[in-house]
Amino acid sequence: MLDIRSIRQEPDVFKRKLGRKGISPTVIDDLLAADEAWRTALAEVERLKALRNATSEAIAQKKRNKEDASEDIARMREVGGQIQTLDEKVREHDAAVRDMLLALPNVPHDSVPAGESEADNPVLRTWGDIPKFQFTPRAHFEIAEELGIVDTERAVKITGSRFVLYKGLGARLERALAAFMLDLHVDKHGYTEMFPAFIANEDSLVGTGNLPKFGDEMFKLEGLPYYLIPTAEVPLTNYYRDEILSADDLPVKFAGYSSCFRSEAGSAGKDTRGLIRLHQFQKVELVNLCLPEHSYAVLETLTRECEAVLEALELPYRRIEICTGDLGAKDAKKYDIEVWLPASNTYREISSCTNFEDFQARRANLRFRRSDTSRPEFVHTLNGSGLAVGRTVAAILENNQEADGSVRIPKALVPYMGGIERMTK
RNA sequence: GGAGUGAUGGCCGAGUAGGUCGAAGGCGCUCGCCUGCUAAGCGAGUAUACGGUCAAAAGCCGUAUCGAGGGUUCGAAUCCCUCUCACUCCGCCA
Repeated sequence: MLDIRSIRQEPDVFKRKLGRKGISPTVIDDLLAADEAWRTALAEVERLKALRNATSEAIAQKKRNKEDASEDIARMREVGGQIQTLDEKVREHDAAVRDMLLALPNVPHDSVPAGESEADNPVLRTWGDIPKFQFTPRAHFEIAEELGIVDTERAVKITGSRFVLYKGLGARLERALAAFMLDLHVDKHGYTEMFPAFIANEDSLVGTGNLPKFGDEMFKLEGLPYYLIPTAEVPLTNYYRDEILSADDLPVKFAGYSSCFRSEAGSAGKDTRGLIRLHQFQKVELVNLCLPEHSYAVLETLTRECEAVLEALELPYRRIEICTGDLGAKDAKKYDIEVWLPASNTYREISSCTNFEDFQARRANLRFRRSDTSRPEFVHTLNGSGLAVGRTVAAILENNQEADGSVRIPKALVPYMGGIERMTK
């Protein structure tokens, strides 16, 4: 959520910045008109309330002195009715302003490159050697099927399409990757490990910006105000919701492993096979809360921490920057990390690292104090996938496949696999 | 699932015949004094949000907030209704 007072002060700045995201300037004009109406009504009703408070005090005084106050009481009865009507109006205007603010996307940072679509996202760096194969590399789902480590058919029987079931060494690989990633972030990068509930309430989802706009991308529990979390970002970012931290508490670095549930995953009709696009996948998520002046440095560090996972697993990747046209609604600046997938001869997103600045913090009322005497300010929030486990499995299967159908386990992962160095039929 | 109790400021905790209660008192915290230093002691201060005023900040004015929402009333922390949450006991359960 953007700051209405800043918008009031510098409407043109917001028009320009939101214009980079394709938002029409009239949206700002409408917002300011609604805001003006709200403030006018508010001033009026507050004036009446001040009158009522003063008169009520006078009534109390008169009653104590055994004087007659019936005239004042009659007058206030009328004022009370006016207040009720005006209060209703204030509420309506306030709701209108809030709805408009909640619907507005974040403003992109000035450093975000302009662009229409994902095709315009610049590549910032690449790492690792793309493997050369003496044979045609096969897709991860074919390898997995042949190794018997993923059972899609029965997952469909048990649940439905867009779900998988890991079996045997596949299940172990999932577990190993999650443990490896968590250990790396906790031991090397200074994160606090978190294991949240996979269900969150509506306030939390509003806090991170998933509601009210993106409710249909999530699974809602029938008859309950609960949703399956689309990412651990939701519980981790909301951990300090409605709290005021001290500056000493910052930065906060949370690493959380969770299943992630996405209802939209089936609609696009692509990646219908394999581990790329599922209604449920597992992910280790990194969440950072920090001082506003540090958030862009933190974004760089955070992105490196996510890339470190791929480097440790010896998987080639590249980092791209998301341009204005491809930037998500909550994002001020975002890097995607894409891992090389040989079978499709392309890089695929395996992590997103984003600085939200105070967009989420304002929604979640997540603040800090620089000193005991200073006023609360909003923290900046960031997160990054470190990493999506299913896509990491896919990347290992495809990049480490051999002609005989076996798959080499990355060295760093061998201890987590009980010493197994290779998966064979 | 059954029965019961409760929800007040950073924390603890007063406050029910409705009226000067944003709310006693204590603790904590901040600043100052005092002391060779620390502790103790003394004094002052110490919520948040929004609106207005101001170039802006401070300040000042106003409104709201005693779990949330609604109601009664000129006036509600105090009365009524609904909801939420927490705790205790019983049952069930990994």
